[in-house]
Amino acid sequence: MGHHRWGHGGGWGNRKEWLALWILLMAGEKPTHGYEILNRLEEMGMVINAGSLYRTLRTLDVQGLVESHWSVSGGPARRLYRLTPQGWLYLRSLKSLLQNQKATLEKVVDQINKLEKGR
Amino acid sequence: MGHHRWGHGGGWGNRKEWLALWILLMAGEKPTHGYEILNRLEEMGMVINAGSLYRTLRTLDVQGLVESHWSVSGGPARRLYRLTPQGWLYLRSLKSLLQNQKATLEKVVDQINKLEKGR
DNA sequence: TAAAGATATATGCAAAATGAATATATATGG
DNA sequence: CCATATATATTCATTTTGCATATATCTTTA
Repeated sequence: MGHHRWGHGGGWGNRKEWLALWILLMAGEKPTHGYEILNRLEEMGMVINAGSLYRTLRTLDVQGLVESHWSVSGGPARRLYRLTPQGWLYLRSLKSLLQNQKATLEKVVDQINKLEKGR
Repeated sequence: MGHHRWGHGGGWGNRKEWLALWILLMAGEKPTHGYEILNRLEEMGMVINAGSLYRTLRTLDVQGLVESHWSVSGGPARRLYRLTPQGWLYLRSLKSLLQNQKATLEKVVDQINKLEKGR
């Protein structure tokens, strides 16, 4: 491992942060609501918790990364979320973080391989 | 985002798991102890919590991924940790997981770029 | 028409994870 | 002798997480 620079070392990326990221990506595509996000994430094979999802949505709204309004056109009312300019900025700022994380993962895998060889 | 397969969606990589990974990598290089790991991580620019580090070390020991013995050669006693065969297996098994995570990060960054373009 | 099921959001609570502070103990340098 | 560096560990409050539950509307079906 020597004098490598491992970056922030996995400082980003707990469940909450990942969930927020998926939400923001979907809301950035088009206005959407909790139940739809839930289903899309499940289709992607993710096991997520409805309670956590709705809580995270409310938090992102309060933080101003998304904005919401009620939509009452047939069926139970939905809260439609769209990405705000702040949300776009957040996504933009996240990119370098995610790329660092990617580079870190790369180095970690290399390091495992190196260690296995030298064993 | 369409019908992409995003994998586990950030299922790996909470703080504890990252910390465990750094520990296992260092213990795989050579037997080492908590305080040394702490310093090496700090040199790498990581902000880590001593309490969490020592707790994680004990946990990994109990789980059998590392094994430890006291070293009392001058100065306060150190608990020296080395990677066990189980620990090596764990690192090996992690590789595919980390590569998936890497691919996921790649796709997320691409998706952000795509959304920004289409805005 | 009554019941069941899908749609939709939200809250309550217990358990687990995390961070900050503190406790304990040994050696070294001034 | 005192401060500092070395070294490990525990305690406690806060945060995060998952599971269960509550509420309400619309659609299907028996």
